[in-house]
Amino acid sequence: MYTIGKLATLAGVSTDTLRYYEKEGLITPASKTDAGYRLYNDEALRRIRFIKHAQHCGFTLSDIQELLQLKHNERACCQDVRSSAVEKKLQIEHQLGALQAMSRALDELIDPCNDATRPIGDCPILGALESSLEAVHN
Amino acid sequence: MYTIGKLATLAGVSTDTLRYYEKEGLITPASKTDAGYRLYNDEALRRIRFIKHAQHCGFTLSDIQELLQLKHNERACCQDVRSSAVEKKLQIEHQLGALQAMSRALDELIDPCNDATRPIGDCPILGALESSLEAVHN
DNA sequence: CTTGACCTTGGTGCGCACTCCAAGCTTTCT
DNA sequence: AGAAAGCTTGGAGTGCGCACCAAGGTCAAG
Repeated sequence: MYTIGKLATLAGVSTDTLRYYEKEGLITPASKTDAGYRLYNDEALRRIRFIKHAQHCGFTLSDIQELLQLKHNERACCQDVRSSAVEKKLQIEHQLGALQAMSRALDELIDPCNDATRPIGDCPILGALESSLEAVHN
Repeated sequence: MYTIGKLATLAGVSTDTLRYYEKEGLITPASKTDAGYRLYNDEALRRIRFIKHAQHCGFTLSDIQELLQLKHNERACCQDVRSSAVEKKLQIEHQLGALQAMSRALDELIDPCNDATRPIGDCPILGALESSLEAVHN
């Protein structure tokens, strides 16, 4: 059994984070001492690993809570988990598209700026930002 | 000269947004009526277009303020603007990399899940999230 | 002259995932 | 025994870009 500080060290997170996860319903101490200290077991450690891995996949804590609930729901099936992952993948692809559009827009600003010594009044970047973007899209 | 509502309609933003931009130092009314009403001219309209275009390129309002300051700084040169754009591009590429990593991690979760009717206890996605991610990276 | 649309300031709230702080116990070390 | 380290709860703050609200003053149309 670990106190919150030990668990935090083992898991590589802060004690504040662990208390926050508890408030969000993601982890629960296995028991408490008479003084009210939280005591955790290895299950908590596995939970935190689960949370961190899921975060690396782009899941929010709210998503993760749903995943954990599925895990303990007898009526849930693998399909439910898969759907959640597929939906997240779509969200990520959407964000990727937005960022790629930004990247392209930036390229179109940067590329024409070939003479960096130009005075600020002639800056093609500022000029492009002031004029309509329609020129870019047409 | 436009009142704030007119300008908001013309520019396609809310009056709240315009007041917020003013608080952030991005736009200023050309004058005010005796009653304290803000009055804007076409320069404000250009400013808002500038802001929106820059936002589409991924610049934050804080970045945009710096760009606008450069524009009115005699000693600034085009190089300063270009540097800002290049730096932003690097940031975007960084975020793109993070999202692509997530996308790949999700693929590695989804692909092995070929039998969606499996009970929740056998779910390979939940299993993968619980175990170490090192297996994925090695 | 009234009604309704518009404007003002100043404030709060949101989503997300924490971080930091204060005041006061408890446990551990020496 | 006393100091240092650790734990508790509760609440506030962060960044970003707004949205929304209330109470009240102002302006244009009928």
